[in-house]
Amino acid sequence: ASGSIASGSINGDSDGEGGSDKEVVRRDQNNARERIRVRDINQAFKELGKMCYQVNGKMIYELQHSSMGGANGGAGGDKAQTKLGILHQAVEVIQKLEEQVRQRNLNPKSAAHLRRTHGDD
Amino acid sequence: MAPSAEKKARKNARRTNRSEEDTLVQRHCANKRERQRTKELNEAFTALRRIIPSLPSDKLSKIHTLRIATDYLRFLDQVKRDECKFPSEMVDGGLQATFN
DNA sequence: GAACAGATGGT
DNA sequence: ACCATCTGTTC
Repeated sequence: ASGSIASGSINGDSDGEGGSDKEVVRRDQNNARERIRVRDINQAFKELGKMCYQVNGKMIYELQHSSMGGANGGAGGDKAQTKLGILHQAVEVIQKLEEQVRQRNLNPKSAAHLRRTHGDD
Repeated sequence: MAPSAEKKARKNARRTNRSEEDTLVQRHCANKRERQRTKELNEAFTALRRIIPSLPSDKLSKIHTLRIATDYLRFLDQVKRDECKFPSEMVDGGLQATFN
């Protein structure tokens, strides 16, 4: 007992346009997916930007001067981060952190906060 | 002779054409810029892909690149913190290896 | 103009 | 599923 309900005009394209319902539905689905995909990417950007900001702040605190490397030279570094900016910042911060860590385990007994007072180099 | 009528007609026609073609040029121009912008963004993505740990065979998508970069950043931050606590020798030559 | 998001077509 | 492009919107 399952006859298709009176579908006189909802299935066949009554419109003379190029949008024959099925295609419209498919496009809507595609658009929905794309929006979700973009949302995920934006979320990932937001997280990465947060981390960069965090780590970058620590590095400044440890270095005792707010020169900011070269990314941005503003003490009040509160700007909405652009996607491009986040990517550049990420590269910069990761490279700096790697270098820091390497030099720390390279020396047998190096403290984190020892500046070069005496010259053994 | 009354050239004013002819001139007006031509002017109007050209002005209309201008406006139409002008906005067209503006769009082409805007598209070109957007395209350039996208290119720069992709270059930045490529730069990030190069420094994050992954097998060269893997062609990371944008979203993967972002997630992995974030995780790797967390990892490095954690390692730094741990090392501060243990002045002992943690001979980790392979940073990225440990992350994987 | 730069940064962004939506729609859309292309692998 | 991922991406590039065109386009209008916002700042």
